[in-house]
Amino acid sequence: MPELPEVEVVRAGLEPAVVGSSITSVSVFDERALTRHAAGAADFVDRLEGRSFTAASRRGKFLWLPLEGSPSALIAHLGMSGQMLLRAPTAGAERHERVRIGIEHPVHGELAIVFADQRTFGSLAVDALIEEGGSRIPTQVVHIARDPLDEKFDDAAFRAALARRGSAIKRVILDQGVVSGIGNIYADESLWAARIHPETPASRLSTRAVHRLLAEVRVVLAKALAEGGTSFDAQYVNVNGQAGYFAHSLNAYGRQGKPCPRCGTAIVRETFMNRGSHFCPTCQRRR
DNA sequence: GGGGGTTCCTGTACGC
DNA sequence: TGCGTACAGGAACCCC
Repeated sequence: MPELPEVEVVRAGLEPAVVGSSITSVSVFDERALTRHAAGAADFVDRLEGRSFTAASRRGKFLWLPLEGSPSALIAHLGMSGQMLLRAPTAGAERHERVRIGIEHPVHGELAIVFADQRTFGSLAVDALIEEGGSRIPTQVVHIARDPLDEKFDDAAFRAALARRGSAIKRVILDQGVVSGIGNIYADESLWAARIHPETPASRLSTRAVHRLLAEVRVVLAKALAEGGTSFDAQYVNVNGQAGYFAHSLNAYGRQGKPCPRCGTAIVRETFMNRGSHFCPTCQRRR
């Protein structure tokens, strides 16, 4: 499932191929891939063809490619199973291919950006860019907080936000308006590393515990990024279709019944927010 | 506006 | 073998 490290791997993979390239063709095979583009497929195609990409940007799990000569960008959210693949222009259709964007790069020549998505929770759109703190971000990304690896991330504001929330800490760190980039896997891993029970009310965490959590979130995200992201199956791959290695480094997520790497107690899986929550009942005591 | 539950979707892994 | 069902979860959306 694409969380911050996976989306960043995709962004970094797209960057050298798309920046400076012009869009020669756009094909939409499944309009469900455009749920974020209310004006429909024809409008989507019209706003892209003939334009050029100027950058590859990201905030949290959103990535976007600003367009030259227009205050707008192609934005993408991968949802649970979305993939952005770079392919030769003659490459055959990918499984679950939803949208194909043909580009021509001055150095790399012709390429195809293929958006493939099994579960169709991801989508693309062309969205207006607006000013925010010296940078331009898509309107659909305005409500997304900065991620903990962003140098402008405000630790004090994060602490204050937690102090205002009575919800379970896991729910709060999954809220992209509070801190972005964290999904179910890295939430479980970070809480395990910080020895915090996922259902601890956020406002009950001590300042020291919040600092510990934030530090562990950063360690987990940075390590996953260095290892190319987490892959369990074919759901997450980089732009070349290759899997990441972080799944081998997981301590809690998906390890129910197996010993906690720290104390040996069996990891527990509970249903929380309609998804799995994995933790060590000894190291992560409920208060 | 915080809080928490529901909904969208499809491939895979099960149990019977 | 074949069918039905549970499961995976990001985030918008809804009502309280």
